[in-house]
Amino acid sequence: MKQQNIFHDAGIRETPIRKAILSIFETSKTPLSAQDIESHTKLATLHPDTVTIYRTLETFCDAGIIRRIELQEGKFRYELEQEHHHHIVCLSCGKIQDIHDCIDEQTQRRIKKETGFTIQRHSLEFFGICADCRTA
Amino acid sequence: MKQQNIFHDAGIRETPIRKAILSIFETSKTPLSAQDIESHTKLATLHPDTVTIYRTLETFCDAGIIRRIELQEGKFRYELEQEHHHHIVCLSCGKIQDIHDCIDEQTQRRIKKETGFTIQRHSLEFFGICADCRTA
DNA sequence: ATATCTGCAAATTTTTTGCAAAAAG
DNA sequence: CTTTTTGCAAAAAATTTGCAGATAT
Repeated sequence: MKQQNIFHDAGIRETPIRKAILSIFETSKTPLSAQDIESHTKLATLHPDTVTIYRTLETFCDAGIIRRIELQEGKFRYELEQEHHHHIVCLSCGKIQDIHDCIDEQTQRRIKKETGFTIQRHSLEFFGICADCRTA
Repeated sequence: MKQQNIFHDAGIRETPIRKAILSIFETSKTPLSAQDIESHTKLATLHPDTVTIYRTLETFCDAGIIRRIELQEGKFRYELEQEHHHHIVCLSCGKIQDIHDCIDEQTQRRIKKETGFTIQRHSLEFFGICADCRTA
């Protein structure tokens, strides 16, 4: 199946709001909250309702277009579903950077064996102080 | 300094509500949400206000008595600050179990080096299906 | 045309803030 | 008796639900 359109492929309709939100994710360097999306300039002319943002995020998650993460902020953030990775967050300025290290397969096998759980996914997030904030 | 009283040691006052909440944590096998605390039987006779629960949790966190975690539920959970560990959550029944595996020191050093961040803490949570739910 | 999507209104859930009365040390 | 803690009232922030009108295909 040739991928011509991410919306058609996911079996959902292509609308101006969805195209704008997808484009926001495609150009964002960090995971975004529902608020980040709503206040993004690319949505300025469409000014979708808050509810529509939440519903779009849920639809995109269900379609496997984006992924939902938590960074100890008491809210969710979302980012494009892409190669597996994690994050490191600066506790001083809030900067979020991707991490490509992960727990090894061997450890996951041990966890499965010891707990009896099958593992579907995991989260791994680091919190610290970035170089800029340390020198500032 | 001999530890006679966790409250005195933390420089906070010992009150019936705080003693009850501490005792709830001490006997709980899983991390608890603010709601879990509020509806716990041990608080039935004291029936503290919701605000007091939240303020107590914050005070306990600041005092290093408990730790705040997120398990992709859109709310916080809290557990006694004890030996470093992580969790595995059953996506079917919600069961939360402790994990004592962790990312290795070598990986953390690499992350520090590659990102320039100093690392203060990290979260590592697994999500899957427990044995009971698989056989049921 | 018909199924899907969006907006509006309203509500729910989680958490926070301000102030005065109550309790701890 | 002074400082800290609690309750009450209120609000903020994040997210969800129902329904009717608008839009995509």
